[in-house]
Amino acid sequence: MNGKEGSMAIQDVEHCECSEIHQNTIEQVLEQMPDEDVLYDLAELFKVFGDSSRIRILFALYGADICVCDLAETLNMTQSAVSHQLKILKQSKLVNSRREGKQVYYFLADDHVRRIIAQGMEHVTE
Amino acid sequence: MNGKEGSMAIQDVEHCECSEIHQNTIEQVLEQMPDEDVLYDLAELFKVFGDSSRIRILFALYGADICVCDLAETLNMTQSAVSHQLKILKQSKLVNSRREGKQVYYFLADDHVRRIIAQGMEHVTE
DNA sequence: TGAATATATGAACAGATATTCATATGAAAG
DNA sequence: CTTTCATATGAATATCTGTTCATATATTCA
Repeated sequence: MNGKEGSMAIQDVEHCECSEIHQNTIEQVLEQMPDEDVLYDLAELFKVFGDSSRIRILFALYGADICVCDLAETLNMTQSAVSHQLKILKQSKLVNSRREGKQVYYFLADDHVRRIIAQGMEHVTE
Repeated sequence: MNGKEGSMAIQDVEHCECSEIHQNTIEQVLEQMPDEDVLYDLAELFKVFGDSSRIRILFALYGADICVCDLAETLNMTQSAVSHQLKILKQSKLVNSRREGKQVYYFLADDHVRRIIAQGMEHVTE
C-alpha cells in the first residue's frame, strides 16, 4: 500500500516504515544509477586505495620503479606484508611488475592511478 | 650492517633479509612522500568510498537531494543501515544535510566527490 | 647441481566494520 | 501536551581484512 505494486517482484520487502515515499523521485534516481556490478567494482577499486599500507606503496611508486625489498625497507614493513599488498594492487591493475634477475620491480600501471590519488589529495589537503 | 647507521633511531628493526638495499633510492622516495598523517587521511577518505552501500548512496545523491526514507527504499536498505552510513559520509564531509519538516534531505557536499567518483568510474569502465 | 637470495603464498589470528535490532530523539499535527 | 512519524544511535554480531609466521618458488652464482 505504498504506491509500488505488481510487477516489481524479486524482493517485496519494506525497508522503512515511512509513508511519505516519493515514488517518482525513486524511479528517477534508479534510472540514472549505473549497474550494480559497476557500482560493486567501483567500491572494490576504492577499497584498494582505502588502506594506509597500500596508499604508501602507491606513493612510493609514484615517481620510480622499486623492488619489493626496497619497498619494505622504505615503508617499515615486512617483506611478506608488502608482497601480500602488492598482490592485491596487481590484481586490481593498479601496479605491474617486471623481473630483473632476483628482484622484482613494481611500478604504477597507468596514469589513472595518479589521477585518482591526485583527486583524493585535493580533497584531503584543502 | 646494511649501510644505515647512527642517527636514524626510532625503529632499528630489520624489515627484510635482503642485502641488496638501494639506500639512495630509499632516501629519494622518502623525500617525495607526503606526511604520514596526510597519507592516513587519504586512505581514510578512500575507505569511505570503498563500500558498495556508500557508493550507491553517493550515486543516488549524484543528481538530486534525497531524504533518508527514499534512500532506503531506493537502495533496498534498512533505514537504520542508511542512517549509519550517512553518518560516516557526513563525518568525512562527503555529504551534508538539511531538515525539511520531519524529513532530512541529504546532498553531496561538493564537486570533489563527483570528480573522485568520476575518476574511479573511468578506471572501472575502460 | 647445490647453496644463497629475493619474492610469493598459505594458514592463523587479531582488529576493524556493516548490518540488525531495539530504542532514543526531535519535529509536527491534532 | 500527546501522539505520530522520520531519523539517529548504541550494542551485539557475523564477516571481512591486514599482518605475522612458516615455508614454497624462482633466479643467480659457485
